[in-house]
Amino acid sequence: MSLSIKDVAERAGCSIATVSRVLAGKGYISDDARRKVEAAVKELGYRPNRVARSLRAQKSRVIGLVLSDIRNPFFSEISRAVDRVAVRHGYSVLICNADEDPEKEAHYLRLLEEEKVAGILLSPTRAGARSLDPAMYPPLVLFDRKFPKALFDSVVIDNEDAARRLTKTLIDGGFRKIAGLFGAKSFTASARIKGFQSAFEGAEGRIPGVYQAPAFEDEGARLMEEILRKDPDVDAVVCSSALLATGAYRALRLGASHIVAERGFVCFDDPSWASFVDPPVTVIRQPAAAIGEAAADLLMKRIEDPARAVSEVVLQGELVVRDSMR
Amino acid sequence: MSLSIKDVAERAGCSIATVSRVLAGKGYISDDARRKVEAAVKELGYRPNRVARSLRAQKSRVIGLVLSDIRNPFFSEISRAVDRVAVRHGYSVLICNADEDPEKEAHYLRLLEEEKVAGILLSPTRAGARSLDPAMYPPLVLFDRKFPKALFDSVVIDNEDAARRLTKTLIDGGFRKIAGLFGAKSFTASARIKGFQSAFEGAEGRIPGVYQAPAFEDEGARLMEEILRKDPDVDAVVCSSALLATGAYRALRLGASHIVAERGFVCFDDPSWASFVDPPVTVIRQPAAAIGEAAADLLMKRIEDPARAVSEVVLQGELVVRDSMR
DNA sequence: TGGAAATGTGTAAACGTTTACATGATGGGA
DNA sequence: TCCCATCATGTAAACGTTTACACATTTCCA
Repeated sequence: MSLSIKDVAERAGCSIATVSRVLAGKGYISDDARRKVEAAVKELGYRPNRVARSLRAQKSRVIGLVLSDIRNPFFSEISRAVDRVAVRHGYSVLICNADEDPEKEAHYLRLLEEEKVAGILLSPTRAGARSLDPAMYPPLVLFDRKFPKALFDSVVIDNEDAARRLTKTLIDGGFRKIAGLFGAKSFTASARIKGFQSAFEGAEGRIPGVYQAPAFEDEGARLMEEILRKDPDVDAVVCSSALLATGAYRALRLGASHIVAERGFVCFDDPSWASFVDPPVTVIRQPAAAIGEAAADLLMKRIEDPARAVSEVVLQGELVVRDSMR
Repeated sequence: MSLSIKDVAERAGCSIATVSRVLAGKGYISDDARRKVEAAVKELGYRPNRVARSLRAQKSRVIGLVLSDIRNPFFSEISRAVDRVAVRHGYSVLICNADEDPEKEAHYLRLLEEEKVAGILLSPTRAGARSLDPAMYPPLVLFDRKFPKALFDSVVIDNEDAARRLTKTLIDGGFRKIAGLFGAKSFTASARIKGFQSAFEGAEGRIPGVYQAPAFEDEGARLMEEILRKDPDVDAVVCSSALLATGAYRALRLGASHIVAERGFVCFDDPSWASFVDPPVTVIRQPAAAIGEAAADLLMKRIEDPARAVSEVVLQGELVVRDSMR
């Protein structure tokens, strides 16, 4: 079917070993042979078969990136940072979308392993993390969501602290009954719930309400509507991700809730609209690029030295207080 | 290193051929052999090596999806639709992000081909499309951006018509000097510019202004600021993508322009905020899911029958007129 | 009872690479 | 002149599968 090194060897009048050496650029090759092989490659339009290469080498210069939700801008920004680092090290990145579904996540992890990628970057769902086995996969680095035991390298932000700081802005703002909307399936959500609740310590008279839903836009809207209906005296909202926040914010606006106008709405991530709605929204901005870079760096190091000690990078979220339009 | 079919055969006390047959579920196998092999597989935790499989079969059950910009919600929605169709046909999807960079696009196309994927879905940059060769790649289906000659299957929306309808809403609304912001590198942009301009035919006294920039959020903001500075009498804006629109809209809001309040802002795609800013924004909604599904369907058909006639699917954008909240 | 058909299993080749090893040529130093 | 180092190339094995083919056993039917 497609061209092989054999065709090139034939055309160039040498053995396949010579062709391979020219292509790899190592070993002894005469100028004459090199020229002939290069000419043959060009004439035939030969391109090496990575599959055969990977089989022979038992590895490839490709890393896999499993995103929990490709629609989340946080993750797409991370993927760009990962790509930058990978390219710098001569790797390519293949992205898989797990869509917050533990089964899909497992499927793609298996696929990547079976494709013998050199390493994997993953932000696991909680269910998915349970079946993670350090011995089973190629080098694996976790980001955003961390495995409780330090079995893998990981990069996360201090979610508990970030949630606390974000919530504090509302408490300090005098809000009384604060609803927290969190994702349903992630470690991240647990940590943020903890931070959310701890912000209320010593703030008597302030009431936290914890709500959870799958971290999708529509779910955010649905949950927010439900809260408004069941708990009309909620006067402020903390949202745990851009996606949830966007849905919730829409529900508030379309429901003509006073919460928005009173500056009672804050959220994680920095959704594009947070800066230009009126009034603008205070957020915790996650350093997505830094997270992606750090995770990719860790993976590169782990690939180079599989025996190195497990390391854990914790970054800080940046509180962006917006009280009025510029 | 890792387990092979050989280890399983040893454990099960049979030949590798038998193991392979059990795994593939074809050929004659005794119940006894099947049980023993299955037990051995489970005990050892054996997992087939896809690389070897692909090499032997000269193909794999994986398709590649090259996105021009993973940050664009339009593309992430498409990727989800593609995944749905692929899974239904027993394929997995590997996503690559070209970041609107023709070189990256070429790199990932090469990678996917060398990985011997079964087929590729692509929304090419204009530069990238030039070097596309129908003979060179595995089955290739274009979406969103179409190659001028009908060399490949493709799925697009009628961009010219959509742009015309969108622009017409402004002309009918009485706006006089209308700026159109378009992407810099795509066929899509050309078609939309055409539609934008044709909307002005027979609308004397209405002045179109065409502006182009790379289709990123920051570029949209930068360009919008520039327009406001250089052309203060612009009274309405058409934006060619969610990303450009988000940047431009932010620039308008932060610049306290009256354009927004006067309902002079419309755009392609349906950015999350379009429905809840005040006043809400009229948009052309692209049927992203339908596009992704149609493209994946075409690819499946093309893989099954490489000789079938090239087909082209054109979908319509949906004009969503929003004149007041809710 | 004979033999064809159906069933079960193993051997070995093939997929396209890389690379250890063998072999041969050339050149230089003693 | 002889030997060894250096350079250049080729042969063949290996990576982990699938599968054509061969062979052996069992079943079935006339």
